[in-house]
Amino acid sequence: MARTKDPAVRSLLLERAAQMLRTREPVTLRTLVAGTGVSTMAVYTYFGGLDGLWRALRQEGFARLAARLAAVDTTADAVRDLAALGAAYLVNAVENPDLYRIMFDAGFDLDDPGAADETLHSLVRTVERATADGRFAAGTDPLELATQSWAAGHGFASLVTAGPLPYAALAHGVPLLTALFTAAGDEPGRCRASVARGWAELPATAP
Amino acid sequence: MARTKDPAVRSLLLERAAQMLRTREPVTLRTLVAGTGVSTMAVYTYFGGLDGLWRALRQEGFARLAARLAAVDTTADAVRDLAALGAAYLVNAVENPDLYRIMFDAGFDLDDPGAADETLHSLVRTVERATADGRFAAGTDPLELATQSWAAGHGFASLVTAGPLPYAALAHGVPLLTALFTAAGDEPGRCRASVARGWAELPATAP
DNA sequence: CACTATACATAACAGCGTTATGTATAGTGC
DNA sequence: GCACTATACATAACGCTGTTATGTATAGTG
Repeated sequence: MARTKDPAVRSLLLERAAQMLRTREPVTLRTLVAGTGVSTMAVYTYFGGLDGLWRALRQEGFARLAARLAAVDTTADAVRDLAALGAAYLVNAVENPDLYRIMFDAGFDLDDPGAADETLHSLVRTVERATADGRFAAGTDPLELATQSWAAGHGFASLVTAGPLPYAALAHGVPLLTALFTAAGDEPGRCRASVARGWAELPATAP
Repeated sequence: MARTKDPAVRSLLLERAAQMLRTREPVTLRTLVAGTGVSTMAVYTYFGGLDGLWRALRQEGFARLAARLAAVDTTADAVRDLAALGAAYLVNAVENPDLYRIMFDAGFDLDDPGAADETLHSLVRTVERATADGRFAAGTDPLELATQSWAAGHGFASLVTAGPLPYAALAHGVPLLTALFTAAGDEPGRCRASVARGWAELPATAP
């Protein structure tokens, strides 16, 4: 019936907003569209307003996180994989600190809440695999252990990206996960080795 | 030489701002001073602008947290006390969710960063006490264990107040702390009992 | 007691997100 | 293939924001 939207404009705006967050420029309607050739109205046709842009940006943050987690190898050692997922989670947060920050802002309203659930589910599935492999005790509650890992990971990610903890504090995640997985039934020595191997994904110094 | 500031005005503005955060009214200069009899300029004389008000509010948040932690009993059971500190941390976050949120905003700039350090130090001291009492292994790094506890507590607090986790998920903090303290050397059965006793400070349902 | 530095009200300003209005254009029914 | 219309989008105005310039009443000081 009429003109159709140009998807290129949408991703251009998203890309530019993410870029401005990264360089810590204040993101306003006018600064966002400056130099793009489009007017402020484009933000309304594509996102329904600035709030919609933030929501889309949060979605983008979860998409990048999901991509990171999906890129983690699935090996025969599920406990290693679990630690690798934790490390990947932290890498994503440290590499996109501003995106990560806004992901959990504003009462956590998303267009697709499933994007956030997916984070937890990838952990749950790996816990189930570790249990099936006999690494964790048979009665292990996968959701509980996944939630604990997520909370710990998010705590580290949040405190490091916000400032109160230095990047080096992330190293304390290794013994924490080891304690958690050992309590779930894994044999201590083997657990330590698996976690250390999974954690190797995390660079030793901040990027 | 001249007129002096009225401290009552300062705390009135702080109190009202905290109240408005709680009731989710938008906090703007004009809405803040509306009905107080003072003008917007008061915010500038007392806080140097709205940014200064937020900083003061963050400081207030840490003060309330410190008061909560200080109110935790010191008993003969240092591991119980450690869990009680964790529970008190979560109670503070859940009772002042908006204050808690802004505490870790804006790059964590505070007038007195010591206020935040005090949180960690109360944990460190209690870990040291538990080690001295023989509950934790002699080589235990108090800062490491305190940091891990803080990260886990902050992770739960943040995910619950932001929305992705329900209040009931806080119960998963018990086995997490137990795993952490057991890995530090505490005897499992005794540890579980101590943590459970300390955790009793936390109401079973959201306030 | 006169002086002056300060608290604070009033009012103006630039910039914000949003909305009303106008127009060019891409897709559709004939 | 053409008239029609719904849509994308520019332009401009609106009410609000935080901030600042200006003026004044007043509390503390020599």
